[in-house]
Amino acid sequence: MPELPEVEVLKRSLQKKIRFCKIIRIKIYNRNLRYKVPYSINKNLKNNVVNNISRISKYLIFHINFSKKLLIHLGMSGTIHLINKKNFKKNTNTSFYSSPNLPLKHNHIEFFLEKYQLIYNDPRRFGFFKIFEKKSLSDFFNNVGPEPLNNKFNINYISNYFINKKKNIKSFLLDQKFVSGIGNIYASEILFCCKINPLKKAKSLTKLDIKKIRYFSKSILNQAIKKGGSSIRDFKNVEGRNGSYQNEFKVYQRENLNCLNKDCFGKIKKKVISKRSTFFCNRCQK
DNA sequence: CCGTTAACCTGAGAGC
DNA sequence: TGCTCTCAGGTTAACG
Repeated sequence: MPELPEVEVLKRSLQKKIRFCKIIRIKIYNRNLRYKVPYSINKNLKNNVVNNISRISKYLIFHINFSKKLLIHLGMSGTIHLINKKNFKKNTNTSFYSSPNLPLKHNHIEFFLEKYQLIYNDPRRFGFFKIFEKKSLSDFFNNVGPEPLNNKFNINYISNYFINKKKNIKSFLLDQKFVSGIGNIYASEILFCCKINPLKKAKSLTKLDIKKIRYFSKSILNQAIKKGGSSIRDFKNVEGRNGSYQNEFKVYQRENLNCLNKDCFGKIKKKVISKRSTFFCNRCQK
């Protein structure tokens, strides 16, 4: 489900609703996520206040107290639901992802907060919950590349990284060690705006190509955040509304449709690159 | 170090 | 209906 913009929208919603809420207890229904959820999570976190919620790339971080941080990754299908205890029966305005027929069997973790119940639902179980001490969390992020919104993702960084790299540019946009936060949807959208063919080898990109990659990575993610993310299934924000960036897609899921660039009369192609569907116009993306 | 592939999971939808 | 196949917003261990 979530790339950087969707996680950012979720973070902002959570901040509005549950910042400074006390965790009363945590119940684990199924600990078999990508990594086993530690049994100690309830003991570690209960009776503590969620002081803040932040985001780095596709990761959510619950700042519990000075040293303890809860790191959450939603994987491919993870969603967080918030149920207002007072409005339990009509919870439409309090659920971020308010699928009416949310299958209960995929509710794996439940946080009982003062005003809310926070539920983690994840059919495919590729997400994870991990507790870190402050220091070890920064070690964790030392192995994650900069996000496009960060100034570390600049022309020098990208050019140096691409020296002698034979892999195609699409694979690099999905490589979280190179740049973090971009996923399969935004990778295609970014390369379309750059007019760069996704199969182009990283080392053969020009200085201008690299400038465009830096610029559009940042601007497209920011636009998507402004639009509340992309809702291709039932992603909802805190007010129960869909994101709308899916209406702005220029190539993603537009196979065989006309290229939207004026003066280009190409058709959008779909090709599997590194096991992921990639959408592009081979007429204007060179 | 580099690049590729398989693997981790479930569910929806297409085609027969 | 029901079976099989493919695909889905992600990551990483293992291998040559």
